[in-house]
Amino acid sequence: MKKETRILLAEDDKNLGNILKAYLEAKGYPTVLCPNGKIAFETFKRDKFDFCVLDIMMPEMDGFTVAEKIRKIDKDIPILFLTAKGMQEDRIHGFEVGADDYLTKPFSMEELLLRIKAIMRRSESNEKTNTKSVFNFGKYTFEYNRQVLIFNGKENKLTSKESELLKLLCENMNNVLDRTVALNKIWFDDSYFNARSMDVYVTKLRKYLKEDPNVELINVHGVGFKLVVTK
Amino acid sequence: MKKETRILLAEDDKNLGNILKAYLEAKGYPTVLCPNGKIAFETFKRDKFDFCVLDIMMPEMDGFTVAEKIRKIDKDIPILFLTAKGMQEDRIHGFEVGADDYLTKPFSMEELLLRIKAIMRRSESNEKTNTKSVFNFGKYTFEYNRQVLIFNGKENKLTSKESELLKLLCENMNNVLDRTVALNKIWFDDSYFNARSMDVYVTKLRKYLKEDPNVELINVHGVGFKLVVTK
DNA sequence: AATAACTGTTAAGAAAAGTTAAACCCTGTG
DNA sequence: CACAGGGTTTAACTTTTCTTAACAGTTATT
Repeated sequence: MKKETRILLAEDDKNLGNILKAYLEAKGYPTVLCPNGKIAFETFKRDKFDFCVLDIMMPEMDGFTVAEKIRKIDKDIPILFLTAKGMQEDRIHGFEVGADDYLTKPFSMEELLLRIKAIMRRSESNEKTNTKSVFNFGKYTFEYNRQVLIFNGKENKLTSKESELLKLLCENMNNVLDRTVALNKIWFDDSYFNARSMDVYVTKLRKYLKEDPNVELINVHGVGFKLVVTK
Repeated sequence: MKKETRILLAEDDKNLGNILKAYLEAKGYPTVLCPNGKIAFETFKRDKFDFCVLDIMMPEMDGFTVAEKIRKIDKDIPILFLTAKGMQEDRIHGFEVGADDYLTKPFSMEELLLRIKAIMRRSESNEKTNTKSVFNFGKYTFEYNRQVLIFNGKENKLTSKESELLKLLCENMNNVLDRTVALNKIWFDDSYFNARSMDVYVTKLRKYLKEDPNVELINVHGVGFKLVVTK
């Protein structure tokens, strides 16, 4: 069972605020909209939230001040600032009060959602800190968090499953990646169909990786797969 | 006793640079801030560092160039790039110098710290992975990692079990490989059927190895097998 | 020489993996 | 709300790998 993520949204622009609130709630995030910083902080104290989205320029109390006060109560809650474009200093000041991310107006709602998701992921499992995000092997460069595989300066978009699998293989480069381990980490369940699904992804990765003969994705029967890089 | 991680930080934005330096030092990482690439490289040559954080766009010398020069001196030191958002081609060409990670501005300091920790953890654990895996005997070359047996430049793919067995035989070249030892290492169980299975693999290996008369796989009755290489 | 344990070899059968394509399932869009 | 497109899973079929069986030949032992 996963717990709900409740969002505190502070935004004085009624129009934008309502749109964001509607969008976030449609995506499954109960959202409370506050028209200024002061009310936002009062609301924060009264209710329980899991995430804060704060506009910086607001009447009564600006976003930074709200963030500082919130930080004194909860020093772990993720805070994302909404900032007008072209305000570098905002960014710097924001880091000092412990911002987790920034979004410069104008932005798409989808982008906001992605950031929120990313931050939640990050903050709820500190196990993910193990992830190195750039791997160089053979003639390839793999950027895990952009999900691209680069060969000869040519970018190839990867899907998330492809990326997850390739990342695990890279982390175990020249060593066997155990089937079961991979299945549990990526599919959270070691079952027949997931195993077959993984085999499909192995085939896909092999197609991407066949440009460089020094890179091989070989099978170790009954055990798993190994990304072999020679030279 | 754990050794200190000293960070070389190259960032031309004084404001940002100082904040990062202050933050990193507060977190226990002595940091030297350099205002441009040229000074960064000079500093690197003079001092001893364990980690590099390089802004890409800097006066005098950009981050990529610094990284290249640093790589010539130390090819293992972790390098993390700071990049302004929306510079695609810089990314593409940048990671071929062997970067370990990158962060797109704006980023949170927490995130930077997490990445640094992750990379350090990784490079510590990743220093002991190399097992010798290429065996030359007679006219054969056996690459265990790739599971191939090469004769006359012709590659012959081996199965996992064939490779495991041949590896043990190679490691005991001209010495007897004990049946029981091999069975326990490869099949994890010394039983009748596994023993018979192993005999089947001995037959297979003999077929592969019959091209060179100086290589023989002989049986030592009741004890095991021996890979005999004359000359 | 007879017997029993051990080894050599080949083939059949079962399990795992390779591959391709269709089905399914979201999510964004009109 | 239907539709399209992309990503993922399921299905179907093929090939490879490993084990087991069957039978033949060897070696040690009495």
